[in-house]
Amino acid sequence: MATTDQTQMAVLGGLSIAPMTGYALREQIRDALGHFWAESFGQIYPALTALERDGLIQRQAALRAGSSTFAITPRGTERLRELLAEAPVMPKPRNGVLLRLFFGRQVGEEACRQLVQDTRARAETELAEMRHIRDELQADTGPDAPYILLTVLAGEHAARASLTWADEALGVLDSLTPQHSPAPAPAIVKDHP
Amino acid sequence: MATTDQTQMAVLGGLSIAPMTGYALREQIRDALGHFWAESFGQIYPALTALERDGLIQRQAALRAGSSTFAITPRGTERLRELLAEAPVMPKPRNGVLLRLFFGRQVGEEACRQLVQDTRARAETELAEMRHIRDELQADTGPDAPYILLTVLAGEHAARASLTWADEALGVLDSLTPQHSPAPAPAIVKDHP
DNA sequence: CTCTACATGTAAAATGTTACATGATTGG
DNA sequence: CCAATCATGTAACATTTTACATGTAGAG
Repeated sequence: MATTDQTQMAVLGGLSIAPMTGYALREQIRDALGHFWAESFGQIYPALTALERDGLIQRQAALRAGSSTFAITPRGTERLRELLAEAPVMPKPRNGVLLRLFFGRQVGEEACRQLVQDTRARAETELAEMRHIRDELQADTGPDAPYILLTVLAGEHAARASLTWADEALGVLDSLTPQHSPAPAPAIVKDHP
Repeated sequence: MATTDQTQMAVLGGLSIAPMTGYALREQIRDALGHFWAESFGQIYPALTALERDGLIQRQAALRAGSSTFAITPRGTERLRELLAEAPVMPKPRNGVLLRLFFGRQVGEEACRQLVQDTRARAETELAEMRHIRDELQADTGPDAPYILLTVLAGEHAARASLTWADEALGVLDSLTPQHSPAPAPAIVKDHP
């Protein structure tokens, strides 16, 4: 088994929505699942080969020379449901920003501030994207739309949390060196509800 | 180079707080960084060997036969600061829960509800843990405490976001099949502030 | 005709997990 | 003494990324 269950699940899932080429599949995964999932060509093509060998997908007529469209088979749909029913695998966390902040004293307050501000900016972009996707999703009355909405909402909540955390974190960093503040720094947080 | 920069950063960081054995280091990483970082023995021991070879850490007198304590050297501290100053590496996202929800129609509303509820329960546990750690941290007046606080706050915000998302998601799932609800289901969300 | 986007695939290297083998020390 | 915990390390396996090689089709 050269490919993992996880990759097979994403590939079968993608093909369950519509038949497409490996190239298109990767684009779909990037665009539709990109906020919480990623697969590279190096995983997708071997997975397609393995799935075809096992009869879970079928290669259809080429749209153009040298390319082929894959479609999920009934057995593939069955397999997809099995995979989806398995317990979700959580990858080990590896948050480079938080690791750097944990040892932040080594690099100083200013470097930490920069790190937090970068994170804040990314969260803002992400939040805007999520809202945009949600707006588009309103128009979608297909049966998948409510399920997709769940994942978009998750992205929105995560981005908002990242944003408010960043603001709070900047407050903590400010209170570290009050002499830098133009005015007496405000209290640290107003958090726990 | 059998070990990565990322692992070296965590190992040097741990030893920058106090000299310890590889075993203790792994426990420290699990307990202190566990919410956002993980290293296995299979990474830690080779990293220790490599760092010692490069003179970034030193093996000290054994506390007991067969064990040795490692301490960071001045050059090791220098290296740690270099590593911390590098741009943070974000691992590719792989959220098994969201992947399953995206294709949720394949497994049905009830399975999705279960998935969301499990996530909610985990978030609740996580939130309680974070609050506990924060309380303990109040007593810590050391120079690292404010930086560590930043990482705990991040965990708190993430857990809270996960919690509120889960509640909202359950609402969406309820509204999917109103005939199941004992009373007319409420509106979908009250989210975007 | 030439550039860009579409398309497929492989090989090597990097990365990370797991299970195993081995032994010391301590508390009951 | 015996079990649990402390402690070190390796080897095999699994996973993933990256770079490369190759070619088609359409737009300007």
